[in-house]
Amino acid sequence: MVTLAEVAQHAGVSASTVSYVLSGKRSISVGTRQRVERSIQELGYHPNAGARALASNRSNIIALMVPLRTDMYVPVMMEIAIAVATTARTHGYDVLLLTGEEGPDAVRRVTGSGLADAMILMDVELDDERLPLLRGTDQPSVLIGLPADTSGLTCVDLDFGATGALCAEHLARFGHRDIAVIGEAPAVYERHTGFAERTLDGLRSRSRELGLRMLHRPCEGGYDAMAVTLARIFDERPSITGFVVQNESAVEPLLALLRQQGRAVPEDVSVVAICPDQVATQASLRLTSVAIPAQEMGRHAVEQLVAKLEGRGSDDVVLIAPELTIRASSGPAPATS
Amino acid sequence: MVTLAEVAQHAGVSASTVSYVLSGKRSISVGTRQRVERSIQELGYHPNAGARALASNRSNIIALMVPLRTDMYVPVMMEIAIAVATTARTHGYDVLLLTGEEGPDAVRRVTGSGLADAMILMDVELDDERLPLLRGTDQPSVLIGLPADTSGLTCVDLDFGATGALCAEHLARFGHRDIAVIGEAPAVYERHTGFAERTLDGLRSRSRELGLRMLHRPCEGGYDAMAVTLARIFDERPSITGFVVQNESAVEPLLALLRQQGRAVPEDVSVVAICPDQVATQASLRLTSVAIPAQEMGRHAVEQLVAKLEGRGSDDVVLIAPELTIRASSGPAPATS
DNA sequence: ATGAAAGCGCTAACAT
DNA sequence: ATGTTAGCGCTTTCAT
Repeated sequence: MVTLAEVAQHAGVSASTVSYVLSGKRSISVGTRQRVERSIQELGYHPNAGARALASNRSNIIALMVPLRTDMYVPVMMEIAIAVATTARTHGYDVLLLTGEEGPDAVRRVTGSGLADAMILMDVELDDERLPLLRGTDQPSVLIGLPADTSGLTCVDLDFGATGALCAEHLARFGHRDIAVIGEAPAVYERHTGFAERTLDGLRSRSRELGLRMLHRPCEGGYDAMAVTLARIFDERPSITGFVVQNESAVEPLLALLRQQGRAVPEDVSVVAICPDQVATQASLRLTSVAIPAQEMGRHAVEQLVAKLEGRGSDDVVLIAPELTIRASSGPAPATS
Repeated sequence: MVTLAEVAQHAGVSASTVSYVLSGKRSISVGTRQRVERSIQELGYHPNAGARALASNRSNIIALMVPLRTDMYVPVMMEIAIAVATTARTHGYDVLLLTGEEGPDAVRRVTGSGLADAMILMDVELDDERLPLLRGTDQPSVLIGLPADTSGLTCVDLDFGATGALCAEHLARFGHRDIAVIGEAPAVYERHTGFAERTLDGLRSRSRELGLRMLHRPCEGGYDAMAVTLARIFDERPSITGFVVQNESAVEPLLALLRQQGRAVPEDVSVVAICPDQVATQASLRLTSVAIPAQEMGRHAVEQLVAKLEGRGSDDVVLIAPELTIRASSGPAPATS
């Protein structure tokens, strides 16, 4: 293993000079710098991570805690994780992958050992048990998702309230007066992850303002559950002409069932989905949708964190503005019979 | 920050004693051990990762390199990653998440800096440019996937050859004589990831042995591509009664199209999928399938790696035996008209 | 069964 | 603009 000292000797300078060439924290004459850089090249030197961490008290590692459960929005999580990893690299950080499994202990372990300089938590619950720990430490952190109490925390999330409002507006603008919201599985609401409720709030209040009638039904994914839910919806409100779906695994079943019932999309019924663009564009019908901006969320989270690590941070809630893309699944409400 | 020295002082022993209590590399009297453990508890001590890595020359970190492209088998990748992370933890290791983006440089960086003790590479290509580096270093590594030349490497993968054979056998046993294989997107074959070809080889050779006629067509995901492909297949071989699908995003379109054409599954046509169980059980029809054992692959990879790290390793190729689960999408071939 | 002490490779004062 | 040096917190000989 090549050490700093060996590079220094090879270049005919002192160890600290090599260190300063690497860190740029001191001005170095051009000649010296070049000789050092050449030696680094020739010897194939890589700074030892452990030694660096010990001496500088910084590991240049960001911990990313992903939920253990892989039942929801998996591609989104993966996309966020990858965005976090690539963005972190552009700032000189590596990413440590922690699963939710260890729970709060993982936070203690990572914080206490100096393994990571900072952490990003995904899938934060409204009253997450890890939050007190985060507040109690001076280790910077960013949450992806919004807990009930955000005081003293930095959070990044899609503005789900605005997302709901946007969906209602879109359908209202097309003349729909009566809409149904197909939500996440009941378990998601019970888990109090927050985003589902916030979407609903946005939908409700804007619907009220626009004079829309709205019905909400949670729904497990899959065909059978969707069939039951849909039947109930049309039973209760035959006049419904617009759907908002916030459940990846209900999207395709919904489309199939509508087709099967002879309801044409978008002529008879309009559908707006809240899902990743990939799902919206690969469905059997190109869906009008509000995208879940996974990459952007990951990127923002890292950038907030790096800002904090460099002392220019702020305790802030960053809500990403939703964007609705009109595709083939929504159109004017049918003329009232 | 609490240090080893502080714990030692608090417990009234020397630093080395505390270290040995922690590592268990020396026998300690019960009394001393208890006092030390108590001090550790009371002070909330966590060993400093950097110092430990520097002194012991081991970071207790495993690097996991995931492919950057998120277009294929994303949930599988995520599941593998999570299985790797949780299994690693049970052996005392943490996981560093690297994206394929950095390419071979990442291997150099991690190896050179001692950031990780070992690495796992996912989505290995037949002639992967990272392989020479791995062979040239003494850092243990395990590949998930099978390159063309496995000499000197440890690999873990599903036995895709046997998987193909199993699918052919299953359909033959049900009396099918004429089958079609709907494969991955052409790009996957061009990328030479290997698994697709190996599946095909297994299908072909067992089909020959069993007297099955077989047709293979690569297929992009989505409805439109599937519609074109399916039409061509039935044009060329109207007598086909069995399908093998190895493309997550073609599964649902295939089922929808068959339904639409009035071909009942499994009465008229049987379908066998090669996909994660989750996909097979959540499709519009519960699919007979060979599972992609993501968790098992992740777990195996880590266990191979840990074995190597502890000096009881072997340069081996571990092929996981495929398992076919019969569900509702396959049955006896229809009587010949 | 326990202690003392020498590093591990680097950073960052403190010098000049 | 560069060199000298004292740690960072731990592991691990070498002693006893």
